[in-house]
Amino acid sequence: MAGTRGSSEAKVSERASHFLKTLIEHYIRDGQPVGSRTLAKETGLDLSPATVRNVMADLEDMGLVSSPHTSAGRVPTLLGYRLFVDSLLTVKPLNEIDVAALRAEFEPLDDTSALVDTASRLLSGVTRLAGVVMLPRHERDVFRQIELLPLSGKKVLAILVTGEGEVHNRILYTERPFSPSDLVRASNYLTELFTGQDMGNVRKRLLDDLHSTHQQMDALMAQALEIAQRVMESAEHKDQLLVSGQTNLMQFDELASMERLKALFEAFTEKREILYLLDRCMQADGVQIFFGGESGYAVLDDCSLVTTPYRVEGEVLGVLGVIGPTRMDYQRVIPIVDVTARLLAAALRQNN
Amino acid sequence: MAGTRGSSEAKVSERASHFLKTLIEHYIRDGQPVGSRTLAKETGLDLSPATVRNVMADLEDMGLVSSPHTSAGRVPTLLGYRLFVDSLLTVKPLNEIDVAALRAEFEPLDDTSALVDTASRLLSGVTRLAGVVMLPRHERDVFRQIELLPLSGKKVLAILVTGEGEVHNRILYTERPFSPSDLVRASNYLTELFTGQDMGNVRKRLLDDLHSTHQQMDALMAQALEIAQRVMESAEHKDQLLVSGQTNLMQFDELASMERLKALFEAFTEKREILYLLDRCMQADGVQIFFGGESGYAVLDDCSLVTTPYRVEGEVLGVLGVIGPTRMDYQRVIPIVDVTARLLAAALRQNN
DNA sequence: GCTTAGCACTCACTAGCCTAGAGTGCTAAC
DNA sequence: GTTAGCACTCTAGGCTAGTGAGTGCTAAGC
Repeated sequence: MAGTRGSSEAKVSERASHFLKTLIEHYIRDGQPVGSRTLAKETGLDLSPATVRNVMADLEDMGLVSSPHTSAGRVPTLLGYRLFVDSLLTVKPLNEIDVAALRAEFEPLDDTSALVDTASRLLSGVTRLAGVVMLPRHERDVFRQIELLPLSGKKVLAILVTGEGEVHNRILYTERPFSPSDLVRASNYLTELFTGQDMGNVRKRLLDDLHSTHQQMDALMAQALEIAQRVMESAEHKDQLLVSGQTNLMQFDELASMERLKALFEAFTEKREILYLLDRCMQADGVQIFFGGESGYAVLDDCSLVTTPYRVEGEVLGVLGVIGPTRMDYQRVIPIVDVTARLLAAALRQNN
Repeated sequence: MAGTRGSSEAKVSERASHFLKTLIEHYIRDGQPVGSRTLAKETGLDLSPATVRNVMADLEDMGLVSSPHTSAGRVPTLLGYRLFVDSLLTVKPLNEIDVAALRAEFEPLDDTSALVDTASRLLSGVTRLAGVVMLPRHERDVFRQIELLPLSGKKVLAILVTGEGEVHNRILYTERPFSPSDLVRASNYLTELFTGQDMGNVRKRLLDDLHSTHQQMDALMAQALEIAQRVMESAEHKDQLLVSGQTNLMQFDELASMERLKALFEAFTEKREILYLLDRCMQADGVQIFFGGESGYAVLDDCSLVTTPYRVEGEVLGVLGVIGPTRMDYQRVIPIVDVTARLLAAALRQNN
């Protein structure tokens, strides 16, 4: 468990990492810099504060801890946290009772949006942090039906149904008005063409067909393809991220400044940056931990993301996790994120 | 302009209200308690601070101002604000250029959700407060189509299209599985039955039919009615409120405490309480001002709502406005809310 | 009778000073 | 390698005094 794998510095001795682990655990609990006396008691090694001080000085040299000022204790640095979560952390799985309780929340639901909503709510509710869930990708969803309805003028309402009852709709502005019967024909044509295929396929064929067979085709059908293409576009880029429990973050004093909170909440509304970060976790295996300070986005300084992808039949559908202060209880949070992802995946699988 | 209509106290002399007006205007600008010296200069009446002090003492007796402590200036009370906004405030309409700029934002749009979104965004963007828009009611929307699709097991996906391309969908759990052709028949039956009617009517007829003709009807159609009924239910109570620019509220120091902000933001996510307050503005005429302190909801202490209904052809569709600190620039905010409501209404009218 | 100068008074805010306490690094002895 | 001892540093909190803004009251002036 206690690895000797240093992050970027020289090797950290067995004893030193044990000290670091204890220090960080204590700091996570207390939020106060940890002094030598305290740490000496906590390690269980029966050493004097002076000895501990020597080790701490070493850790400081390696950039793993630092002290806010001369006469305060030590606080972990980002590098220290990194080492901690990568090789020092002992995660005990959630006990069966809690898992069952979580599972029970998912059980009665079976439409995707309710499931995702529940996942996010549970994440934020149980961890008392902000929960984020990236919506499942629809590549694997099966195409069910497309319906085109005439609105006033040249507007057409396109409704696309996929998977287990996902409905996407969009109003399109066409070059000329279509008669209702034209649109019925076009709907039928498209539905027939694509029914039962998965959306990844549909998307691909749509692109192919648009380029190759444009000429030899009924003008109406060509336009139908174009319309379908446009619906797909919007179906893909819809609200792809669900955030909940943002307000939980207001309680942490490391995030207590207004500018910081404002920026953070704007990032939650904007979603783009956070989505980008989550995207990078897509291909990872298991729970990943991102430190905001490492991410390049200043908004996330002092914040961490604990994320994990969720997958059905081996294929990654999305990512979920929590956002909280870097000083969070990883030991507790990690298994919760992990289990939630599994439960969401299971519920989605059952659903399709 | 300067009325003598007291709110609940004795008459306020012409001069006293002028003082009150000046005081509140100054306080709104500065945020600092206003002292006699300052106010003496500001009124333009060439009176000494001592005189002003006498008047201020009167105002204090009437409960219109108060001082935070002995040696601070005066601050308006809620009662003072009330009198101010009800009869002292001079609102100059927005100049044509600004109105045109706002109108230009609405012009290119024509689906309801984009319009509402823009309204909210403009409100918060221009006022630098939080913008709220209650979604337009659908009573007047015309029924277009209902579509029922079989999903796996006993689930049925119901899609309801109304008005200019509003799509509501819901997954329903039925007692028995339906064949696709059953559902097509049911869809056609319902669509035929209701097409072209407005939703208020549809809702009413649905209720009538459910009770009266249940017996004499094809079992399938009876069930179709029931399904339709359930779709209507959910179509009505969807997300009825759009809030934007919440983060703007973080800048005001009267709201700077974390518990307060947390409660406020939770109210924005919860939406229920705010919707209830907005509901009460539905029937009002023109711009209304609510003080949070008067509302009974502690979350809104120190906050004000400036709201106005928006209507198409005389019928109220919804309410919009802003939420900000009680100490806000009403003179500026009121015309913005007013104009936004008109513009949204105009855009919606054009749209239907 | 309204207005005003004068005056004593109140109170928040700030700066300066001090102390207590926590924790450190270093050195020398074990 | 470990530890006791010690001088040192720095923060947090409490105390004091001074400053400035603003008040209410009184008595004189127009």
